[in-house]
Amino acid sequence: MTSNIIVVDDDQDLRESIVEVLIDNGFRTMSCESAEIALQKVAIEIPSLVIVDNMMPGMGGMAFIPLLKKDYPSVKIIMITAFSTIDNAVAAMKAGADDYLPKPFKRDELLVAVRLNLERLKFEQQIGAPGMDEAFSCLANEIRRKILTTLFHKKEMRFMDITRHLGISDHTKVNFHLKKLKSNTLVAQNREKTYTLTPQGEKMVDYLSVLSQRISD
Amino acid sequence: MTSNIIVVDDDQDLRESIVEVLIDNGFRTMSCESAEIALQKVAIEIPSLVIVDNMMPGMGGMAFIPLLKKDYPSVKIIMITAFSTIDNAVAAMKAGADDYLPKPFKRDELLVAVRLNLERLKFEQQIGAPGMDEAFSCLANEIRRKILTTLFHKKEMRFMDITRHLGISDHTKVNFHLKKLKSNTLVAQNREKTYTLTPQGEKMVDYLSVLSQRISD
DNA sequence: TGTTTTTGTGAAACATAGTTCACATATAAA
DNA sequence: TTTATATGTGAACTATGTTTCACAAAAACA
Repeated sequence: MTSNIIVVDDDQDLRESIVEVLIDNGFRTMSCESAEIALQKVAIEIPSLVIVDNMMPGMGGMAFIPLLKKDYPSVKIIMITAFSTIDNAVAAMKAGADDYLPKPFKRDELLVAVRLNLERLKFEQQIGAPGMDEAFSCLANEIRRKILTTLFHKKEMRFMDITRHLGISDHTKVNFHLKKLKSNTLVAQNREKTYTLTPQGEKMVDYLSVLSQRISD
Repeated sequence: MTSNIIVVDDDQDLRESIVEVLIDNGFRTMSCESAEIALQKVAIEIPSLVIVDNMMPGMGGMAFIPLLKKDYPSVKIIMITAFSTIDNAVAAMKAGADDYLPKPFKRDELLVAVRLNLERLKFEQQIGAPGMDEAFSCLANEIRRKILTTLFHKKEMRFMDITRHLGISDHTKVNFHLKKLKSNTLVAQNREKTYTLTPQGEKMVDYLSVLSQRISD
């Protein structure tokens, strides 16, 4: 899924020069001259980023942003304003813009803002991915974390050895958590019934060590 | 809590030279000449690491280890064996030793093994700490992760703005998760009712970015 | 002022996670 | 073979997390 950018500006010269810069830098880009048309276009293909001028005939950027965010809350919005005042910036952010570009701006300022906001989008999409739920809830249990670290040091262990190593009397409890780890493919069971970390499991322990080092700073 | 090491060996010369090396390197160290006495000593103060010779009059290391691990599963054990054979090493690890030091060993080999196993202990204690439970279970929910990342980018937001930004219709749902984030002190509420990340919350987003970058490699 | 929006609480319903127990099969040891 | 240990399953129970709904005080707005 490549990023798709829409430029909304009634000033044809500015609009075309922005599009040119973006396309030259490899961004898939469309444009239109009013907020009304933009709303129709986004319905056809949801963009990753919208660059919109504040001052336009008809619906201005300030009115456009809430409408857009309402239906597509993840879309990033950069607002272009005629003059750089604090009031302008505050108003833009308040309306729901993610970034703010006062005219006149340089080619590089545009590119920096575009790249930054696409990065943020990607980050938020990764974090928001439901796949992360499983990963975190799997780590949200002391016994499972201990099993992971234990298997990390002793490459290969039998069921009762793990149980005893953790000092847990009820082996079915350990079994329960081992099953979870297995179903999340962090731990696997060999032909000979011994348990080992999967490659993903090893990665998890690696993340854990990063986290615990950072948390205990 | 400084690390405490117990050296268990019937050979007085070897025992005292090990203790000397350890103390010279700043480790708090005790020693005794039999497994039986060692079991009494650990009951008084639980050590971080036990260095035990395999061949001793009375109870040998192989019998000693399961007894020790049963009551103190977290204690790290380095076993010293007379001859370096694969069978010896396998037997030691099978008995529950965490590391294996064949005689004769050099001063540096001893120190490397000691440091490595104390590092592992520290790591496992950090991972096993119940405090990590809260952190992970707090992250084990998509809405809470999204709130964190949202607040990370927009420094300060009001309640309904967060709700709308996430595209969630029922505001009480967002309220529920905000409360969890507040009680975990990842998010705080200003005088003016706006929500912001706490320093800990910022750290969390930082960990999240580390994790998501690594997971999506 | 009355009206709407914002911000919030608490109960009920529902969902998921975790523990414990009773039991069963397989494997190893005596 | 008998006995013990290792490994595992499923049901009942408990705890915790999440959603939904009805309602309400506070703040902003008209």
